[in-house]
Amino acid sequence: MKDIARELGVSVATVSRALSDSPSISRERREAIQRYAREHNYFPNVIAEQLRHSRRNSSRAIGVIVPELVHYYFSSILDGIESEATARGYHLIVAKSNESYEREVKICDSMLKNKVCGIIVSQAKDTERYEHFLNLEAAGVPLVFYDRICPALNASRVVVDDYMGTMNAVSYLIETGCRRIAFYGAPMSMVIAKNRYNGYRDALYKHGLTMDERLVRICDNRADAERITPAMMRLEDRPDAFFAVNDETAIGILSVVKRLGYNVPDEVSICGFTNGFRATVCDPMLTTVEQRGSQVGKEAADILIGLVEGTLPADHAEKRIVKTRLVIRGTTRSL
Amino acid sequence: MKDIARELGVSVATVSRALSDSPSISRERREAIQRYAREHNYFPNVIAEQLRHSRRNSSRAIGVIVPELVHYYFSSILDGIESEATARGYHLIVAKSNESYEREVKICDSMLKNKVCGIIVSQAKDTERYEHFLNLEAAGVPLVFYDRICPALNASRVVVDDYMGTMNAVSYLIETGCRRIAFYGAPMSMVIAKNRYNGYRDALYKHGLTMDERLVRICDNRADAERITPAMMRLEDRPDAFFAVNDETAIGILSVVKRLGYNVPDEVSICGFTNGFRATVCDPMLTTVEQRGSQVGKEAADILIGLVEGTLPADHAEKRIVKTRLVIRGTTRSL
DNA sequence: TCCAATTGTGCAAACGATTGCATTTATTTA
DNA sequence: TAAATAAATGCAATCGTTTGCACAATTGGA
Repeated sequence: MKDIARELGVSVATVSRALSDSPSISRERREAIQRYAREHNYFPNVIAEQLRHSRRNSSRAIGVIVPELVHYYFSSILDGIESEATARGYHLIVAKSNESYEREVKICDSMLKNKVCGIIVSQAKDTERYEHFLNLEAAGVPLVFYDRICPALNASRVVVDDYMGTMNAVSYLIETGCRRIAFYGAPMSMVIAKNRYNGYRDALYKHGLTMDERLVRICDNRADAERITPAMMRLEDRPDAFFAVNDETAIGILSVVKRLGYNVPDEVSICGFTNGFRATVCDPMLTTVEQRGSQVGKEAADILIGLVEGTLPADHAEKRIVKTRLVIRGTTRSL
Repeated sequence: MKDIARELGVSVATVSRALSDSPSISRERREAIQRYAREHNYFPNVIAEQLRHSRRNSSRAIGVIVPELVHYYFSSILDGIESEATARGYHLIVAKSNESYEREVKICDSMLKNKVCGIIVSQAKDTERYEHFLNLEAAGVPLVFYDRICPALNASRVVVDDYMGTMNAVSYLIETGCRRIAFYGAPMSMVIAKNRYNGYRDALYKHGLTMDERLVRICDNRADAERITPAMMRLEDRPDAFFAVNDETAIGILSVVKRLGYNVPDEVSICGFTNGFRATVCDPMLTTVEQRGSQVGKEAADILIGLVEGTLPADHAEKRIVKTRLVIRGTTRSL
């Protein structure tokens, strides 16, 4: 800008105003300055701009905290956030917490220092203190939670409709003739785990089935599924269907059940939750509840940007629920 | 800082020096200032710091451009970059190009404006002009390519050992008794495609087998694999093994071959390339070349940070090759 | 012809840090 | 005791922008 000012014999202030299309600069000057700037491909220094505006405006950087990166659901969410943010002129600072509370705190500090305009976060599994989030709110940095929300904070959030997703899926299993449906869930300390369990319970109830506690287990990964499933299949009245909290677990069940010589889906039905890469790779392909991570990401970004730009009141906690969809494939019988 | 200075009755300059442990400030003052700062949890404004240092220092933000986010290999690489960057005090600005040249150019502009200290990038498929990269270099922003490198630019890069990876895998197929090995590759315009093809060709040659052009096809996704494989299996001398350029394609082959009633691996062996989620989900599990995305990411970040910090000479193009590893599972016979 | 209104510019102070140089004060040396 | 040296601090410019206010030049009206 200094150079332009010197070359064109005007002041820096004039250049600044001309470049921002201020009406107080005469048309000829304005155009001359803009042309010169363009020809010498001048572009403003964002750092300086930000410094100048630090009181009023926020940056256009959105902080995103994910527990893991190599993970279908989180990738999808990140993808959704990226799309929405880019479309609306924001960019992303991404960090992974590795499911560690300490890392999470450090990341929050770092993002605060780096002046993000807001943060989209899914808590680490071992996070049980929330000062770092409160600090951010106190510093005026809006927060939006996804997937694993912070129960102690009345913050904005977007979650998937775990309850209805599970309810519908289990209902479908029942409608296709299954009567003894096992449930493999995540630890009940997680809100999503509880919601899915409730969906399972209520689906049974709605169809007049009674719940057998022996068929309900805490199990949310493949290794555990492969460990506990053989015993379950040895029960005198073995399950004729499994609902698993995620696709990975469902795949574990599938591999055991097939190995034991049962036909899927004729003798045993299996339903997962996620609809990630895995679902179309196994044989038969997996019936599963689609979690629409990308949509979750988009909604989260939409809320955050609303908060930043003032479309949404800053003190308001916007809560959105993304609908799931049952994707029927080969591991369940047809109606 | 102003507040601290006022409260302690010193100048802002003194505060600045005290906080940066300058020896020219008396111990008592220094400690008093540091204590006061800590107690009132002061932390420096990075924006201002950057503005001040804009000539000398660069920011600590690394720009990362990925073609897609929901993709095992790219996720792994991003994960590797994140780990290395975080460990060394940098953070990531992530953007996806969606395989679009225009988006790639926009992202480069945006990252330049946002003063990243360097960029790690895999080109979009349809990128054939390189001014945007040259601009960055001209602006002094170091560039490191991964996976899909820019052939026209002598830039730093880290790639996987496609040639040896394929060579070893195909050799293994031969050693386990396969003689008619089909090759499904990516378009030869991509360097990695060519390298893998060469590995295939040379493995055959080394073992005294002649190449049958009918067994070599351009096919790098599941849909195409499912379309062209049936015809290939109908050949009078059908292949007894397939090498696919990625796991996804291999899965497509597997599903067709199984459907046609062949036993895998006894009648037909299949080998993929990636070792992503899919490889352990299909039945039988996939033998595949492990691509070590996370390691690729780490090396890329290491190079970039070296370039930024001057450990590596700025004009030098560092080229690293990450070794692959053959992961033997159920889709190939044993030795 | 003079004053008011309008229009176009420039000055200079911010934004929050850093740093070369000058200045003050204390200490040592001759 | 005066001069030289060392130690601690402050002044002020700087990084690249923006913007309130003052000022000059032009125009219009009475």
